[in-house]
Amino acid sequence: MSLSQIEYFVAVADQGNVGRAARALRVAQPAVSRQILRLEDELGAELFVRTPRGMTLSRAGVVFLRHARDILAGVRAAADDVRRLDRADG
Amino acid sequence: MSLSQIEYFVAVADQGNVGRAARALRVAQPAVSRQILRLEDELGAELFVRTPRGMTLSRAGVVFLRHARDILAGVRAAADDVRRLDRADG
DNA sequence: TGAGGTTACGCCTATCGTAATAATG
DNA sequence: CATTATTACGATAGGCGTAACCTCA
Repeated sequence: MSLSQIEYFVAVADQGNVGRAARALRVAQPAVSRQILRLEDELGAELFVRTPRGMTLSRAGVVFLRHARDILAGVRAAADDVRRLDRADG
Repeated sequence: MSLSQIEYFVAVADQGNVGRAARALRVAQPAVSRQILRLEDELGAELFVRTPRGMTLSRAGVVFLRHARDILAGVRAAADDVRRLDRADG
């Protein structure tokens, strides 16, 4: 699992389909598709239900999404805190 | 920033030096050294104070360590929850 | 046939390991 | 000189983009 995969996953969950997620991420469609597949493979669970109109979260996906947002928020907080501290006292 | 970098960082913090961390991670010493340097570069802050005996956390490092453990715990929880749910209901 | 997701394939960057190079007590 | 971290360098793996392909209404 990688932070990129988590970011891609959140984008697809938010956008509802891979194409829009890819545009939002400024990346090509297959990059997002592949990373989602890899993530599902590693987790051994389908995070999305594929429909002809796009992808909607599965129950596992709903659970994962909560964690995903926490993890990304944690990463941002970590970087922010370190940078703030470093700016404050060198 | 990558999850590997965060894992390497925690290992060095725990072990007190790069060599032991590398052994614990089953990876060569330079791999760990490089990723720590990259992480510090990206954050714009030194996370460790280098001593001839190893590396000890800087103040920024102490702050980052708390976040790092949270992030890794979040990743584990995300995977565990998804796998448990998937096992429970397919 | 149009909208979407996936697979193939070639390229390019990132990471690794081994080996060599500091630096310090 | 022993211990530890870092840099050099060649090899490999992972990720990307373009293009082709599949599926479904």
